[in-house]
Amino acid sequence: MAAGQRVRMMEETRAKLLLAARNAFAEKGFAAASMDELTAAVGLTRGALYHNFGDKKGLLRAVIEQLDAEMVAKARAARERAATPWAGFLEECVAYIELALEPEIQRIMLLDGPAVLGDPSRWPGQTACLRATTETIQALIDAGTLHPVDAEAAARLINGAALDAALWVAAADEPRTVLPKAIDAFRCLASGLLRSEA
Amino acid sequence: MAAGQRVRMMEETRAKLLLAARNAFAEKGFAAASMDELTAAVGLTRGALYHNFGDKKGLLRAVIEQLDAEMVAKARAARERAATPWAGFLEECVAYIELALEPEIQRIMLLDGPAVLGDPSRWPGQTACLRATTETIQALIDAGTLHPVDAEAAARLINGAALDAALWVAAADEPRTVLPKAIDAFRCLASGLLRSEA
DNA sequence: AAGTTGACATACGCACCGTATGCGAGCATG
DNA sequence: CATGCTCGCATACGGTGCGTATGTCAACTT
Repeated sequence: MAAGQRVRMMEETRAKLLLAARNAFAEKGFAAASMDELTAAVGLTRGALYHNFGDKKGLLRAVIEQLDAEMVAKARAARERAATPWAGFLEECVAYIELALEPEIQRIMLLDGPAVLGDPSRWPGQTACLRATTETIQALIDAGTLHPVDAEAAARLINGAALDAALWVAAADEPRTVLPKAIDAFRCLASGLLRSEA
Repeated sequence: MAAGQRVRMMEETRAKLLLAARNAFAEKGFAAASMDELTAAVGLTRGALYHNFGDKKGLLRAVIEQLDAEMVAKARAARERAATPWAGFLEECVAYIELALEPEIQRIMLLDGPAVLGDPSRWPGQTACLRATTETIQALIDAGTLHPVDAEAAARLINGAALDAALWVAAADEPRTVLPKAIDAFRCLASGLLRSEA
């Protein structure tokens, strides 16, 4: 076996465990997800899990980092498709709302994550989502587009509103009909940050 | 022993269990709170708990209803102290932000509650807080003060932003310095709902 | 070729939840 | 007033799941 095979195997088992964890956490929730089942589903045991991630919370942390990175990539893409910086900001937020409609993201990132790991602003990467939004807002403030409020505070508010809206939409009886309402209200709310009415 | 003594005793044990649960859930979190410890702290056993509340989640539901009622009372009081309806609305929201600074409310209502019971809009009383905010917003829309957006959607957004802001403030290193920033940014954001700039 | 490291499996103890069962004090009934 | 039922709560039991300690085997070192 060539050199480096060991670490490749290691990466593979990590990937397998992460995949299994994403599925289990998304379907049953963090608390109800059994580590035995989870690991057995990919042909491993709890030994591999504790060796690679320390404990159950460590596994959740790793899953969240993965999801967070994926979310940020999609949101950034949405922003860069827009014409103006302000429109880009709105698109970025709408992207978050729509992303949060996925049950996987809701359950893991919005419900179990905060309960198990505490407030998102204290997470490992403090949530790349939040950082990205903060930077976008700061840029818009520097450009004179927005009122000179604290960028981090505004980002938290915007993020909280967007993700909570998504949670509400997804739990609604007819998500497809309330989604436009939520986005509409969100655009209206966000316009409060604008220096002059757009 | 006079008639009705039985039910009075019953109410008393319910109250004792609720108190113990509030403390335990607030300090250790829902998952880490032991039902044995919790009940023993007030001189009872798990038997009393399962008899009165069904299961651990039932106990949490009861605690949340209690906290929710308290929050709504305080928020309503804050609103009624204000001069104009719009100012009252803002005061109501600020009250929520400040209420959510209490560790008890954060841990139970904002972190564990959603994780265990699911989205707040699906809770027993669908959160009296949300209902109250929705009604306030609807009244302001009818009065022509706000843009005619969906009242429930706006309430969810506002509530989410406010409570998330509080979570952020409380987790910050210096809560007292970031709280004004959060409130400032919130007022700015909320003004987006206004029909004409105030 | 023998020792060491490291990735993972196995085995054990412990805590905890939910339920089934037991018990004693009040209320109804004859 | 005696008896049986109800009901609030305690006790006992089974099952499950986490974390850790220990074992094992392959790969690397020297």
